[in-house]
Amino acid sequence: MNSFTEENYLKAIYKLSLNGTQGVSTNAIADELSTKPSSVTDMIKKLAEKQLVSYQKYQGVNLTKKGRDIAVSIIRNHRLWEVFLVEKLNFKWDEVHDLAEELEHINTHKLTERLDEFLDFPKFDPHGDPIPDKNGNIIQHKDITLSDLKIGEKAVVVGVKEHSKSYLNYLEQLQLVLGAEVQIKDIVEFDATMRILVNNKQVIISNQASKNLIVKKN
Amino acid sequence: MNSFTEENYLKAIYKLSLNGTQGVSTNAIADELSTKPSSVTDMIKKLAEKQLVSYQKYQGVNLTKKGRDIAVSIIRNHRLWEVFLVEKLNFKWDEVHDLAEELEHINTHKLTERLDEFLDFPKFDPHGDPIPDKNGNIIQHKDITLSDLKIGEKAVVVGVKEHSKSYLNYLEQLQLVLGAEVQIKDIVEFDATMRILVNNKQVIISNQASKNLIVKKN
DNA sequence: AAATAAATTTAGATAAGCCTAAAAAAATAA
DNA sequence: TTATTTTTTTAGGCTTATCTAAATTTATTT
Repeated sequence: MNSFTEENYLKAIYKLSLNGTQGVSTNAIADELSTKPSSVTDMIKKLAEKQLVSYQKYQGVNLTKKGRDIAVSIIRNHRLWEVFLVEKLNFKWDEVHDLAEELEHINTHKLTERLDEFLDFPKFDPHGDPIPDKNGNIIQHKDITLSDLKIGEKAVVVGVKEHSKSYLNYLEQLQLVLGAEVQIKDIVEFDATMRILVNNKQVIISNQASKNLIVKKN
Repeated sequence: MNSFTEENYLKAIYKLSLNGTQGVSTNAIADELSTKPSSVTDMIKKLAEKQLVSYQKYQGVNLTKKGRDIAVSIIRNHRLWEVFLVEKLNFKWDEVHDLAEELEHINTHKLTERLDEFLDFPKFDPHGDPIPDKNGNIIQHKDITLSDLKIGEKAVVVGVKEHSKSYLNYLEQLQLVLGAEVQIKDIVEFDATMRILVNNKQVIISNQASKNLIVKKN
């Protein structure tokens, strides 16, 4: 078995490998996990020995199939638990991340599948992130963000790229939740601040905020 | 915060303190947790420093109020999760212990209370063990067991004193589940083996098995 | 290409939780 | 009460995951 720590490293490497093309750097992992690069090097060696990552000194790491499978199954757990917490226990979308972070490590096939069934096989978590299926297949968002839209265009909110409590909480205040319809009214040329319509209400939103909101044009 | 390990020690000490009257012995804890007495001594010192147990060398340990509160809240979690697993995810009563053993350590007040509500405030877990309320009050069973009954007496199964998979599985085969009605037909004087009626079927049950089955006379 | 800066790895420590073996205390038997 | 056995504690080590500081490699400037 793998420790919680090992699993968190695999998850971090998986997440980082979605952005970059090549191997994931030691510093990036350290940053993601709020730890020191030297600690990362130690752990990478351990994971490499277990054949969960491939690694050559100074060249960054990549997950092996085995490592990726574990990472994806943890993400599957995480997102299923988030659905449970929001839909069944009435938590808000900004409250569930840390709890799911703990629940995800109870990585028992049977529990995951029963939970999936109990939740009626959801495809997305409360933040719009896709839930990998039991075979580890995962639909990646095309990631069009609010900031990509032009004046006049309409879209629906389908996800977020940033999961901090403060961001989610802020979005909720603006009624920018999943499913909300938006239309771009105006864009400040200088800093890309947007004036948009959400449920017929005018809202001003910074580029920092709009570029983390995933939308689907319609 | 306390580690999983510390919590497991507190739980073990709590459990053992229900039987004995005085302090809980080092060896008993080691036995309960399948560890070595020397490890127990180390941990007891740590718990004593944190004021979770009171301890004098060679005299055994007792939980402080603070330690007992933690132990009881973990037991509360454990039993609520067991209810969830059986009632919502359709696990069998002999499958849930190990999973609940992991889930119990996600000890967040809000999660526990939401779960309790979601389950409609159950009073007993799937093995008939009482669930402590949110203030840590717990109803202790009077613990009349099947083996206490005399020929002709009738009773209802309300719990078990032994939680092993093999025992629970065996009981299920005999239909000796919670709520089952039993009547004593005959008792072998030599070894207290019983012939009983369960749902109008005759069953032979050893003393080993009957003394771990908690019943309520009627 | 040489010099500098940044990233990464190595070396050596630390804390938690466990172990074995030996010593000390308490309980039991003779 | 003394001897023996059992229980408990201490001493010293080990492993995992972390850290800081120093060394090494790679990348970037000049």
